[in-house]
Amino acid sequence: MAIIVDKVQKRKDIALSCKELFIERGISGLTISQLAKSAGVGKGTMYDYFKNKEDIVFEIITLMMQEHNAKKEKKLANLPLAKEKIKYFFEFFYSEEDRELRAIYKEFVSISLVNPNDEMLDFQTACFDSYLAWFENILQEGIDNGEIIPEAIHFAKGFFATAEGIFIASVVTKAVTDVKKELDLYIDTLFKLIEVKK
Amino acid sequence: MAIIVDKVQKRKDIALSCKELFIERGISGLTISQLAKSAGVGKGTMYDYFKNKEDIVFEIITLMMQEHNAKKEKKLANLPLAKEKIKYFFEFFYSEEDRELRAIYKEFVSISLVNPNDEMLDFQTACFDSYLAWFENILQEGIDNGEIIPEAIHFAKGFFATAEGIFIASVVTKAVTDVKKELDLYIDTLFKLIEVKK
DNA sequence: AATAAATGACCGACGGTCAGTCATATATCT
DNA sequence: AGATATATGACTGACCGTCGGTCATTTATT
Repeated sequence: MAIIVDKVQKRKDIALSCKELFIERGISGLTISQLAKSAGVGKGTMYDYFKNKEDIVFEIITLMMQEHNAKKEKKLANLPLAKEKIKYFFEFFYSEEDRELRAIYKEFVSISLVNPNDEMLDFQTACFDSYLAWFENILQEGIDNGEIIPEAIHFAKGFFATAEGIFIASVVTKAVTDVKKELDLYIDTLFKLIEVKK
Repeated sequence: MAIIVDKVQKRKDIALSCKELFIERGISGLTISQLAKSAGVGKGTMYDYFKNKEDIVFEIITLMMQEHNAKKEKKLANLPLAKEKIKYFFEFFYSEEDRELRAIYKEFVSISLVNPNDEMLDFQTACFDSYLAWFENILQEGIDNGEIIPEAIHFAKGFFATAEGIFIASVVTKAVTDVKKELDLYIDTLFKLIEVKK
């Protein structure tokens, strides 16, 4: 036969070696040739592993999100209160630690808005469903603990949507400069209403 | 000497004559040459009135939003309850009537996410500030009327962000298919908490 | 020899520019 | 007043450079 490379692994390797460039310059500021050079392969090779430039971003966000979710899930288990868990979840949208992931995420949302690609849609759907399940679990636990009222379960979708909306606003407007402050205000106000009085 | 055209008006005319094409095919499915042909002018002329393709979308969204806001503002005044006003406002995100505006808006958000252009940022900021003021007025009126509790004022930013977040999710995932249902559930649940019991 | 992998020259399409053309308002002359 | 010249903004499409994407060829391995 001939050399057999692990196509899946090589796709990951190439994507990750382009990560920094994407964070620095964004998808529209990069050419396939530059990315290929940065990855140390020929331009044609890029097309053996990716459909197009967007597909590279897709691989990067997939890998980073997997890692990010695993880390979050672990730490979430150690927080006792629903309110704390939700605030911890929202750190994604402003923490220094996740700045690079946000930069890629922003590009990916932009691509998804304009390019209704099935694979990306499925990925976004899986992410959304998974986060929704997290919120439902967090809220249900809080309800079972007697921390918050049963109606609070209906806010599960709203939480993620609100945070995403404020994040988008922080990128496309000058009206939201302190994402943490906005999210904290929102959570604090809402929890005053859904917390069980003791 | 020479003919003097109203540059501002012609910019509007050209942009509007491209509107249908943008709604049908989206920015990435169009070339400047196609747009120029559709507008009945030469390619070079397009660059006399627009910086690039994105700038055409910017002009279209500006014009459509102006009209849309004027219409909304008028009708909002006739609704008595804060809850009704907010639901009416949210119709933008799902009504058949605003489908075309949403299509352009989606393109514009995508552009704004990736292309931090000052003019667009200012426009988005003005929109956001204006909507925020609307929500604050609606809520303040509701508070003054005794319809809702004073703490509700803190949700002003949250309302817009939530609706935007759910809209984005409806575009980039399969997880949100009925935007109206989601928004209604959110508003109804929240209003049960902020409505003054009689 | 057979086969998989890698490559970069090549192609077509597109965004953006610019030298040249056109149309008309104004100035000048008879 | 009418004819003619001229100045200039509006407009154009051929042209250029760049980039995404392809494919014939080369290289590496068994």
